[in-house]
Amino acid sequence: MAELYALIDCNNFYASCERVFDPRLEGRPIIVLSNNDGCVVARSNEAKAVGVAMGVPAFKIRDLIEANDVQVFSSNYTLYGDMSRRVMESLSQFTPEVEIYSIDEAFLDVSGFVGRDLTEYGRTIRRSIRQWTGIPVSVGIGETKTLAKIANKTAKRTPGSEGVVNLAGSADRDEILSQIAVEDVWGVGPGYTRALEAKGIKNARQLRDTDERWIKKRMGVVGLRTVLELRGQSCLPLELGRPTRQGMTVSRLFGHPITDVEELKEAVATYLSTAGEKLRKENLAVGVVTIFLMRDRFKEIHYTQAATVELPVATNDTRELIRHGLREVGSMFSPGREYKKGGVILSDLVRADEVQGHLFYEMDRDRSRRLMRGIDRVNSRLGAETVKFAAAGVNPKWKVKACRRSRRYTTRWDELAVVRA
DNA sequence: TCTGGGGTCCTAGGACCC
DNA sequence: TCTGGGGTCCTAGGACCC
Repeated sequence: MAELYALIDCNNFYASCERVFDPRLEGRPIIVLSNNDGCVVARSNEAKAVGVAMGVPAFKIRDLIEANDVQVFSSNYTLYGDMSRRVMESLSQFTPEVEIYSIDEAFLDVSGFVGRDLTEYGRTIRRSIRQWTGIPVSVGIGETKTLAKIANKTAKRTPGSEGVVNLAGSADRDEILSQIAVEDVWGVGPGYTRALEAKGIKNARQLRDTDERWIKKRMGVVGLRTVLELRGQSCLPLELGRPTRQGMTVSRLFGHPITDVEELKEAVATYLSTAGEKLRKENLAVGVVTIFLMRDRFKEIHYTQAATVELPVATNDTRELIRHGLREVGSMFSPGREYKKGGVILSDLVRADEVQGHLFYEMDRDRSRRLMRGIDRVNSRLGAETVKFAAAGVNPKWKVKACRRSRRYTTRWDELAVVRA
């Protein structure tokens, strides 16, 4: 049976989430900023229209914001995560074959719908998601994931498409591929774009028709897969069920540069607490912990330091993570230096219930498990950080900036939307 | 003053083994 | 004079994704 994929992609997801709970934002330019209110990570169509570029630092577009009355939001990942869950649950009403690809995208296997009017089916999905969650989505359909991606992009930029494009068996296929710049093809980043353009390959159609051997040599098997996918040969199957993760990172820019070792330790202890919570939520334990500290990367050449600890026994106990992590912070810190960012990388993850014990390592595993579970329960009921470790500091000064965060409408009782009738 | 965060996969090269 | 040919594992770096 011929394969067919549909890619459902939320339009301007973060900006759309903000709009769901504040209808006054309808029709107005909105942008959402990254952590620490640094760069633009999402824009409504109106914001794109007035010339806000993706990824620009907020301070560089102050005038643009002012002149166009752009509504600015700090990112509110609690809200976006919950809205994402609602969209994905809604999609699973249509078919169980759903691969959640990212916070705002999902691939559906629609091979079984051959013969039906897929464009019409796409419109039904689109209407339903809008009605059930308030989020506008676009739908792209093709014989491979890469083609579905292109169809989706085409749907977004073609007003007449009503948000759905089906490339499978489309007579306009070559024309549509010619309209997609090579850098917009899924799997082609800045590095490959440079190489391809130097060879005169500028759009998806030309890339599709490029000699396989050249591609293999220049872009490896990954590039080759992309080309085959453009030709309609599916190389990337739907991935159902989440793969076991390889590692975990928690890192943040500090709200201001840190020069004091105690503050630095508080920050790292906080990141370790977050990491511990994530580990326990996924029933994982960690064997290797890396702590890294960064100074100003725009001013210094050697701006990063890192230290790695191998734990005697894999753990997810926040106390242990903090104890090992802070020792490394202490030995890396040099007085007089300004630190701008820090983080923790956990690798060698194993399932928590399959941890290999250590003969000479005395620690009451059961007691640890009960304590951590207690802390997690309190925090999930009464709000994050209701119970926290003293090492993480009380009311820390280094916390990230988020001056314009909207309410966490769907996950906090004290931040519900208010409706006046 | 102000520049995000969290991932995955592939490749090349070296060490080591038989 | 001569000095194989695989495997495997690890690591660093580079490419990409959202």
